[in-house]
Amino acid sequence: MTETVTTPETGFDSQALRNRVLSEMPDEERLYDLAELFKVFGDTTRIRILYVLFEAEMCVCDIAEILNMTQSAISHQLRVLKQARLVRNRRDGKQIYYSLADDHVRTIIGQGMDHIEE
Amino acid sequence: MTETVTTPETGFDSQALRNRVLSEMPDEERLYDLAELFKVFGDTTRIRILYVLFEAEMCVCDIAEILNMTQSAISHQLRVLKQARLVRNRRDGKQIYYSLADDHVRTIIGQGMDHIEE
DNA sequence: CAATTATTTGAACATCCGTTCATGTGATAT
DNA sequence: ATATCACATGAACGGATGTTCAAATAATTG
Repeated sequence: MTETVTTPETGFDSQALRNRVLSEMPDEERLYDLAELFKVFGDTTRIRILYVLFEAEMCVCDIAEILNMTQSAISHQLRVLKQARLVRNRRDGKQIYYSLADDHVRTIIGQGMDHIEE
Repeated sequence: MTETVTTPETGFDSQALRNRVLSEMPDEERLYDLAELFKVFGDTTRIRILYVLFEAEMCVCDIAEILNMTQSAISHQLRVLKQARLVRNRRDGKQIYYSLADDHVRTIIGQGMDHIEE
């Protein structure tokens, strides 16, 4: 029933290794949340929006105009970014201004850039 | 035709801001590659595989058994991870051993974890 | 050689995702 | 209140994605 894990590293059965792997594995909920977070970064439109917000707080229509996309499309994606707590917003009259939520965004995108450029 | 970008920050039209945003924006190819990289992290199976490889180099059948999934499913995902240059492999007889390609993987996943845990 | 084990591959299937379009909501101004 | 502007939302469409299944490749063993 329980098969052995055979690594050349040890040379003999290592149920211990398998246990260590499983004990270091985050629980189901964290794995799900982590994957959901990275999914948010996995779209060029959302990354573009984040790059815009790197420079300045901005309202939806300005982002849409800069990226040459419809307000609706931008609004849909801002909702995704907000749910992932990557951006915040505040209302000022008719307009709603979006900005980066924290610096994890820059760090994560920066690390990603490092990887693809090496 | 060219609308003005209206930020409260400046108080007046800022074509300069728009130009700065667009000049800081990575080119199309990098944006695409970056999004593709994060897509790879955006799946619990692939993240699970990476966590397994955090502990030790391992062959396909062992990963499959530890994660309780079919070899085929794992193999398909390993191919995605390899294309993204997140894992390497080497053959040893019938088995093919996979390992992490570099430390960007740990850093990126670590930053993601930091974000969801705050 | 044939048989077995480890892995890869391609097609098929269901599901998920991003944009568009139409509509709804909220704030301002006349 | 009516009109307009800024934004959000829901349905719908096409395209991408992960797993399964069956079949192919590759290396070892008898």
